[in-house]
Amino acid sequence: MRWEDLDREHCSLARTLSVVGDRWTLMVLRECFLGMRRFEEFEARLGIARHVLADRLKKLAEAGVLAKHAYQERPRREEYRLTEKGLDLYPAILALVQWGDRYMAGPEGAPIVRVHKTCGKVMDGVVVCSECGEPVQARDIRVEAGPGAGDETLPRPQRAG
Amino acid sequence: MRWEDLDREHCSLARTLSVVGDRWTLMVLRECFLGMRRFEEFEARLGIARHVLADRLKKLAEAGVLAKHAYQERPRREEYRLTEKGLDLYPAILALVQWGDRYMAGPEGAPIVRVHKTCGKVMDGVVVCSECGEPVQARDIRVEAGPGAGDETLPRPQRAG
DNA sequence: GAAACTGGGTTCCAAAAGAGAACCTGTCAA
DNA sequence: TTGACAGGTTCTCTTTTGGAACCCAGTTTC
Repeated sequence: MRWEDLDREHCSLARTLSVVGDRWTLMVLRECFLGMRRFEEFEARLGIARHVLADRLKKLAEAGVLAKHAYQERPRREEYRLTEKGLDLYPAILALVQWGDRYMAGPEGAPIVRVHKTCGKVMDGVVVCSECGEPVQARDIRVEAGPGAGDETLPRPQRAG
Repeated sequence: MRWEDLDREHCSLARTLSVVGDRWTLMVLRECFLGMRRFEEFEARLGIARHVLADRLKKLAEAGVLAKHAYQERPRREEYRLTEKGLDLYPAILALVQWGDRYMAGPEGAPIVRVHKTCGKVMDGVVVCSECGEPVQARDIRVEAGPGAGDETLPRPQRAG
């Protein structure tokens, strides 16, 4: 299977990964969430090869995750900003970062902490059920075929959730 | 920068991606969360090249995300199961899947829905603040240097959150 | 008791993606 | 007119994939 075929897959994860399922893409998005917007900033902070960066930014813009905004004419200069669609990737980035904080950080702890502007406290994101509001873990979930399900979407007997 | 260097980066996302930041790895994990455990199952459902699958399973096992369990002796057969560390990746996978459901699904809707065993309803995961319990979005967050911060961790002025 | 099958791999080659460095294009300032 | 700056593109070389074939131990089938 090739990566261009992924967005035709019958699976939301595959479709998502066809847009952001690339290490550099996720690193670029991290920088966006830290406020970076310009080619130079991404390059300097990530140490990414320039043509790879150009390619990722272009793809993210085509996917509607980032949008180009001119911040200067003559010479025209553009920066990349997260769209609403891009901002909605925050839970995914946050979950990955928190997993890293927990399992991959050194003895000194997390390099960055997040402050919730609303309540002013250093916080973690907690995933709760949209219906009952209780915290959710992998074992609390059972999957079922949804409206867009195909034949091969689900396994036959389910051994785990 | 090479990928082997990523886990020495001063960033939890980079460290996380050094383990799971690969398209196939995330697809394998999705299958794990759907209950798949065996080499053959992964191969059949993903259409991944066998040596790439072998490599990913080995790396996930080395990272402690999956553990090998013998389910039969003579001939010895082993399957791969999520560890606690692996199960803790669920919020990340869930967030990516939900983003795909929202932005990448066809007109017929999501292929899979999730039922919360505790309350019995079809649910979505919602990220809330660990301190005040309010739902959290990207704009509600400000980052600060944490205990493990280095010089280059944060940008100078912060333009966005 | 030879042939085929099963599960879980490894090996080989060609194609694609990545790293690193050099080069290009407007515009302005010295 | 030389250089700097921002944002790319082009080049070559190495690494990683995709795809298919092969291996191996034990087991069933003919």
